[in-house]
Amino acid sequence: MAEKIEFFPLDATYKIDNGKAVIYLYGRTSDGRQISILDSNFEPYFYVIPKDGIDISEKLEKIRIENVNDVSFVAKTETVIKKFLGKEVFAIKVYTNLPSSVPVIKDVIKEWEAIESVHEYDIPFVRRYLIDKNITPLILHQAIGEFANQKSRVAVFKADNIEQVSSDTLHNPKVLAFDIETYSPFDLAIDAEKNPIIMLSFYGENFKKAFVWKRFKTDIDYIEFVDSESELIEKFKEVIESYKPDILTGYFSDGFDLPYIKTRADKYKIKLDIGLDYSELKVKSTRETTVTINGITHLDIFKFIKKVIGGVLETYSYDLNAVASELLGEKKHDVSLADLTNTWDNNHENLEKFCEYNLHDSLLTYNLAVKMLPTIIEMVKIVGIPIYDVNRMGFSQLVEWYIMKQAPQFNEIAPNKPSYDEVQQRRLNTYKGAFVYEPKPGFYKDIVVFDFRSLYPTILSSHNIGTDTINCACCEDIAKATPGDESEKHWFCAKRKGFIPTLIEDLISRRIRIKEIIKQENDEKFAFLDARQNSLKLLANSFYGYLGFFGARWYSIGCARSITAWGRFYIHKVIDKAQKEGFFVLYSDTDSVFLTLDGKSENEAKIFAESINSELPGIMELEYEGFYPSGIFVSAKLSPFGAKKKYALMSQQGTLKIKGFETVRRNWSLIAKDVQEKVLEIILRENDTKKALEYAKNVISDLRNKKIPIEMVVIRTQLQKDILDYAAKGPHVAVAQKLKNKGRSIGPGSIIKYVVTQGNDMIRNRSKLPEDVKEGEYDADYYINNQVIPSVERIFNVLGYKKEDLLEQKEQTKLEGFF
DNA sequence: GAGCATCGGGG
DNA sequence: GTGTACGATGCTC
Repeated sequence: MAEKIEFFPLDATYKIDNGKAVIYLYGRTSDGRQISILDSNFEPYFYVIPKDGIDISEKLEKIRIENVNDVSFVAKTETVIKKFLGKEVFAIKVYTNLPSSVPVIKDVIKEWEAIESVHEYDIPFVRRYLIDKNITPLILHQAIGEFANQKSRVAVFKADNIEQVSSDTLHNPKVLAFDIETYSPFDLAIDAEKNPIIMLSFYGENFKKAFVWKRFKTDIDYIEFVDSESELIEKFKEVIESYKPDILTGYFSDGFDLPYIKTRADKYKIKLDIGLDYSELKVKSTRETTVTINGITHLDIFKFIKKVIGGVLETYSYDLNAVASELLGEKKHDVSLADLTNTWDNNHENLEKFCEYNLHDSLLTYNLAVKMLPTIIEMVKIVGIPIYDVNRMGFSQLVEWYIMKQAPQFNEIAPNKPSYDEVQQRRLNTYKGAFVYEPKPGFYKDIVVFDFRSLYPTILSSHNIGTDTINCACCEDIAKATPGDESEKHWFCAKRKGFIPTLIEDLISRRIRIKEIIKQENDEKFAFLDARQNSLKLLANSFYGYLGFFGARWYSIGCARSITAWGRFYIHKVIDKAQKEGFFVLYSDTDSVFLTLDGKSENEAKIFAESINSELPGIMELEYEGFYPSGIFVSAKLSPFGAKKKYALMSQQGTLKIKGFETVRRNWSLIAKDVQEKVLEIILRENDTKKALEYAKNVISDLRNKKIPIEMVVIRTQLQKDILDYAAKGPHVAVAQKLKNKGRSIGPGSIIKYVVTQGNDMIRNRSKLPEDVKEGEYDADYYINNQVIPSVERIFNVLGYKKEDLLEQKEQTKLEGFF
């Protein structure tokens, strides 16, 4: 007897059962229970485009490849009329017995004489399924079928049919955040093989817990003692099993916490079988490690923040403290982690504050996840891919999968990913980027700022720029060519709308509709509507970069070039007109123009914008961004995918906005890190640039006068391979050799500490072990010019100071002697 | 200036 | 998993 259930899909995987692929969807039912839905009605396939439209189905159907353990064969074929880059093609849809047979068979046939090309052979089976069955994660679906008896932590339902039934969305998945602390001597590399996990904490809604395996006196009720590391790991499993989260989240948990837990669990032969199908947590280690749990979405919130919203954050670092400060207005607890090892060994009655610290990190992670969830959820709904994948995708991937999801509805076959050689070729294709009108560095008053609203997306749409409209045969004579001095001319079809322009127009108009609704909505709905319009904007803005990205399926250098060419054309138009009308143009970058009023009124500036708008095509629009009483400008740096802004504006409220400088890395000396931190603090908190400059100058003069202790000038670098394997010998390699000569065991992973001392030789020959360096022997000039100055130079540049201002010797006279 | 090496996040 | 990896920066040669 068939039953109906309603559920929100969260994640999906597939397994082979009796020689057939079965999709497992995991999610929540509409009444809040976890469930897994099985669907065995989907077959793997790919496309073949034969030469000259000759049907080779019969030949394809005979393919059968037998290996030791398995067999790959073509199950059936269908002939179809599809489109490829806008052109109609005759294609054969080749079904195989298993998903894994697709690449095997594709490799066999790709060189066949009768085949023009092979397509869509590398689409992960689950994604293919979600696209073809039109299943969007997190949206309410109905399944028809029956419950099955199968080993699982949750109910299992075998579906004959699954369909979306409404636009209801799972807005409040159950989130559980966690964090570990490990035993780690602070001047050695983190080593999961050697050092145990000593603390573990969880934070969820109405739930907090901190586990630790040494006892001490405490009144804190969320602290729970266990007796060993292995018991701690068992607690990790127990909490997850009983809390039943939809989402398990950590901060850099892909790269640290979960791989660490896995390594330790392996040591004790503990199975981390927390998957809803009792499968083990899986660590996949390639360039970027990822960790998967069947049925539980593992969200590494650090990765999402860095990849997707990093661009709009002010922070110069993505560590938890900086990110939580900016997004939540809350910091990490101020305890010294370097002290934890010692406290653990010798002082364990004082561990309480570390447990609080540990729990607080889970809390911050939880709050970050909850804060980001609306944006993540909307991105998932737009792109049509589960949270787990969206979490790990960059913008080009998000755009690509958005296009992939739409392609079947336009009957389009996807182009293939470029081969290695093709990528190398494409990397050489550079093109002119945005126009930048360099400002004269300095201080200005009465600034007004104009912005083209979504410049590149609106150009793409208004000029019908796409892979299927570029240089069409039908419009060569009538279409208007791209302006500028391009080596090659491009035009775009004037008769029919392109595939990509249609997609982007859809994104833009959906966003406009939502912004209209937001104006009338209450606060409750505001949060996710705002997240939605923001996700739409992020995605639309990424199309231009995608078209010029060397790894893109729908790569088109001509489209990318045309977009920037039109961008330069329009911004020039604004600049020329502004100058004609008597405004002073002080700075322009990509899509924005900064003018000074030069005696004119703010209203005249607004009227100017209106006159520009009356001449713009399609949905293009110049917006009046705002008025600033004062500001400082520095030159902007260009990159192929857009310009990096570098300026500071003082708003009418007196707040300072600094953009475009980066910070020092871990392998810098403490003095360099220290001075940057202090300078930023003084500028941002006290708004006192003179004081910041004085501070930096004091540090420089202390360096000159050899007042800085050796430990402040130690540089630490990790050895990546054996000393002999280095072709280029950096200072740390030279010092590592010295250590080895002293009989120390040095190898890959060792952290090499060194100090650069005075002399004229190459840096590596002047690099010594800190223990061999006498007080004051360090090379003051090196630390001033290569460490301190670079770490603060950009900051001061933005504020109008020069390197020389920093190097200027301090005046001798101070009146303090008189008092 | 090309080419190689390292970092990030986490403790 | 029918896949795949980045982008910026410093030092040597």
